[in-house]
Amino acid sequence: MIELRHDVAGDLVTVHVPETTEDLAEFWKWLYRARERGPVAIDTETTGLDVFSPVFRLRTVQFGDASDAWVILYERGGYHASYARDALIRLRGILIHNASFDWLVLGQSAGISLEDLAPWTTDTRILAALCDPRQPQEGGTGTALKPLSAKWVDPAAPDTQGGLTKVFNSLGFTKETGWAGIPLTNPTFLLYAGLDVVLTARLAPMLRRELARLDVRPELVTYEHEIARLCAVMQRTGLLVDQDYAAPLARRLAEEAEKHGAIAARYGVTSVGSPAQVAEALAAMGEPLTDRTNAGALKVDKHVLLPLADLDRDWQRIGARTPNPLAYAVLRAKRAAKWGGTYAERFMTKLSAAGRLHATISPLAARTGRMSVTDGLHQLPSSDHVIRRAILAEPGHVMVSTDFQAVEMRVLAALAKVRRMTEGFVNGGDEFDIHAYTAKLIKGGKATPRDRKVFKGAGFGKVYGGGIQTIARQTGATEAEIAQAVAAYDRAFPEIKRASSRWQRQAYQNGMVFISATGRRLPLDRDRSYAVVNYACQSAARDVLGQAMLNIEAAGLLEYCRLPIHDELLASVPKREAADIAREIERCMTMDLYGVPIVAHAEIGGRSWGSLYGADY
DNA sequence: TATGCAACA
DNA sequence: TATAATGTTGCATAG
Repeated sequence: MIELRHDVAGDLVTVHVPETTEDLAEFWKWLYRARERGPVAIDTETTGLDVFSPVFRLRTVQFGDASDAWVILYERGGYHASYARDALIRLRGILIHNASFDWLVLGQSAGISLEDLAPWTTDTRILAALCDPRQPQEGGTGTALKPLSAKWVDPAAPDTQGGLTKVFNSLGFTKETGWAGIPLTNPTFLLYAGLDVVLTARLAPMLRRELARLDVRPELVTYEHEIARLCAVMQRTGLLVDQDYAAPLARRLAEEAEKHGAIAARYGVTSVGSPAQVAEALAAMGEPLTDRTNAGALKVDKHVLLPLADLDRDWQRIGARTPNPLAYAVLRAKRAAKWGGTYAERFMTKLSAAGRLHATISPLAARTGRMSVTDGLHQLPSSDHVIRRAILAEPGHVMVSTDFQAVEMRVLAALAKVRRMTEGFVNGGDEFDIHAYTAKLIKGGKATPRDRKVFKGAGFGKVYGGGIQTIARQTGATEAEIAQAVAAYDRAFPEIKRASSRWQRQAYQNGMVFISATGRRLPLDRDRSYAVVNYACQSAARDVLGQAMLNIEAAGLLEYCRLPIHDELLASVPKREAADIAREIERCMTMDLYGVPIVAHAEIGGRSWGSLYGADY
């Protein structure tokens, strides 16, 4: 038995590493006593984060409580692996920091499914996010184990990740290669592996107490664990990538980026990714640049370059001037590099052995509770089908995308009790257009499509908390026109302003934290308290999506789900049953929110995701 | 690491 | 009283 000791909050804790079967028997004895006393914290160390890659391996499984940690050398196989597995399936109270990862690891590498583990799991990261959802950059503690431990357990809690990076470097590994390369019995590796479970075990009761002190509803905690499980199931399923399409696409886009990069070089721009170079060269060509970034540099983003290239927002010729060839080359080179590098190329490099992409779905990522997804799957270009064309439904399946209809406007109507908006949603039926309704409400029968556009801008302005200037910029209308429209909007829906003031006042009285309809804590920035309207809407929309996901599981349709995208659920469904399943998904996403109907519309595509964006396959 | 940019809801 | 655009992931560059 290897035994290591370390001070945690003034207590000497022991990290035990069984080597012989006698040692493993000791572990077993400890485990039986520990699980009588309460939940047991677990964690895994692996060769990397790419759980579904062919080279991924599980190295250790750790178990622990507040005073002892046991690092089981799973990689040794034999008794080590079977003791770890037997222990895992016997636990009826499990603490994990960021459970999704370990659920998937143990499912993939130890044959213990997340369905076995999830019912017994408390995720300390979820508890932390419900106490304070802000990232460190936003003034919060964040949800990483190290800063949380420093705050709640021991200010001197070791930085196990950072500490290991140093050890990796000293052994000739990098931060990336170290996890796979470090010898299994390296003492620092084992110590830190063990300390992580001790810290998790100590963190849990502190966060529980804090949640109780803050009066966070226990139902919300349960709900978030359910959502985390559903997201993990979708992550485990992954998405099929059309490799025969994506690989040549990545090459073609790389060539295109190179070609336009070479043209830019003729004008002295050796790196199109350097805004300073682009600005200097454009100025030398006599183009007057005026927009500035927050830091004061000249802006050369898409909004600046498109007009210089005589292109509108959809990259169509305007015919107002001679296109600047450098602006055009920079636009083309950057778009091709972005689409090729961030999407097509990345799809290929992140593939599992089965040719699938398992993007990490973080169920509680944003401070509003919104989810986030890695590998760009929330950000694929929607103006063109070329990238989404690379993502496929299963063989014999078609893609079905089901969107909530104007969910943030509906949520706003429901939360702020906006009478006339609610009436519109209630009486409007399935194809109801809130922005056309608003235009007609204000302008009467002579409302034009342009009026609709202006009031749509005003509506988004309300949901986002935007001002006249921004709405004008976004819609392309004049500030005077927008000022008038916003004033009319406020007269038509006076409840919104009143709700905003009320919510801000409530937040002030609660230490600058607004409590959402579901009991979620939404901290406000003191100088941007107006953002409360957006936070309330965004977070309620997230909870509506979460409820829809629970409904979908209850209806037995979870296996078809692939990806949540804020107000949309992407699914792969058998072609023959597509119409029926699509209708069922719509039904699961349809609900009532304080008297406002939340409705969804399913679109049935072809084999690829791109087929829902105009691709013919 | 900070900044700028580009992609989305 | 008037006023404030929200939330992400990921890449390249520059120091």
